[in-house]
Amino acid sequence: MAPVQTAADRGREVRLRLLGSAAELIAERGWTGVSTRILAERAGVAPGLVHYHFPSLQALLRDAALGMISDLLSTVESLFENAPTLDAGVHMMLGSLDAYTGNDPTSLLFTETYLAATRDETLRTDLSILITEFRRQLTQWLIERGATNPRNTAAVLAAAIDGVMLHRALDPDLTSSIVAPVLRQLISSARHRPNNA
Amino acid sequence: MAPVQTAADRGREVRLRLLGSAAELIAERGWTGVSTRILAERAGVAPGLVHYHFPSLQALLRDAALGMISDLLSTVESLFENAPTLDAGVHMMLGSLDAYTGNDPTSLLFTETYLAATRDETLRTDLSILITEFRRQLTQWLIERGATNPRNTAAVLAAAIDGVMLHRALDPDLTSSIVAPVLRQLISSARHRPNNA
DNA sequence: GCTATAGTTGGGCGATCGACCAAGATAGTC
DNA sequence: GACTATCTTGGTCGATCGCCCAACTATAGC
Repeated sequence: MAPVQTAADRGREVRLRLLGSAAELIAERGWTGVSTRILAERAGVAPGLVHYHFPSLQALLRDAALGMISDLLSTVESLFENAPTLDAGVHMMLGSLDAYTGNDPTSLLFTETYLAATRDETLRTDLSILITEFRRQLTQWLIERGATNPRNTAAVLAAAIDGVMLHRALDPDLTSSIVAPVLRQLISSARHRPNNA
Repeated sequence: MAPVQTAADRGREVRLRLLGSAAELIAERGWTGVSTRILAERAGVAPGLVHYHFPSLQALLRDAALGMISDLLSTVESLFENAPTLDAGVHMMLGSLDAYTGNDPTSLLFTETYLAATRDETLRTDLSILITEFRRQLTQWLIERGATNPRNTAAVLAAAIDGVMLHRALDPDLTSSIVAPVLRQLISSARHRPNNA
């Protein structure tokens, strides 16, 4: 017999619904454009539940954004970690990014969170930890495949990916088939040339 | 004798003060976090003036953001146009970007406008025109200095610069001394290698 | 059944929002 | 002075904001 849904189960589901709806709305309306009532309506719950399950709207938005970003970064990490060569890694990473048009919830949530972090110290600290860890993994991956200057290349590569996502919102033609060759040259040259910094 | 300030002169000054304050506040509070009253207070004018000089708050924010961006892009264009070589151009461009910490009004305004453009068709159209023109000039500059694959390189370069600005807000150590060598390799390799896409 | 505990409801608090407007102030024209 | 055009003021409108809470429901342990 199916397990009966307890009150605690329903509470957990409400929290998850609120977090998911918050991630959507941050992308749609901007970080400061999400209100408790609109959020509750999207999640299909009563308005009062927002401040029952979370200490504040800001805290809810933080949890929602950091959760999504953490998940996405883990996915991307596992993608390039399975790539045998530098070229294959870039190709795989960028190809997976083509799924994001720049106007999709994920891309926009990413950028909105970056901006919100400049106005929220708690968010800034937590987001820094996630990004630093991602760059560390990317650096390690570059080192294992013989790239020189891996730390700086990883930093610029991570920044370039975010920049491409941002620009793609305005220029949908900025697909991986355009970006990949350029970035591949960046990495390839890092491998073939000695450090020149 | 100094020219007496007419009513029209004062009106012009109020418009400029509102536009300047709007650019500041977009960076400080986010696009959707700027209100008519806060804006009027920052500009030192009565609240009612906002809707006298501009049809709506949105229109005011658009004008302010597009004006600032247009000015900045012109400045950057003139910078790299005077650079004789590819290396010198990247060095000059990135060096000038070090003035922006990523938490400064200009960088944040840029990104905020990108995001707002995904929610405002008028803004999206006008911003696209500015960005397209900038990329066209950058492409032309790359062509004149013998870079291969100049169009795609320009697109990625422009996106990478925005991405670096975004990341720098979280990681102030991401200075031009770190970014420049990596991007210079990108451009240099574009010059030395045949198209491999 | 009784009592904690957890979750939920809907409305209310003071504050702020974008937009609007009647009234007043100022400068230029006749 | 009379008239016009322009700008400015301070306040009001209905709507919405984040947050809070008394009342209510439903489950768990006894």
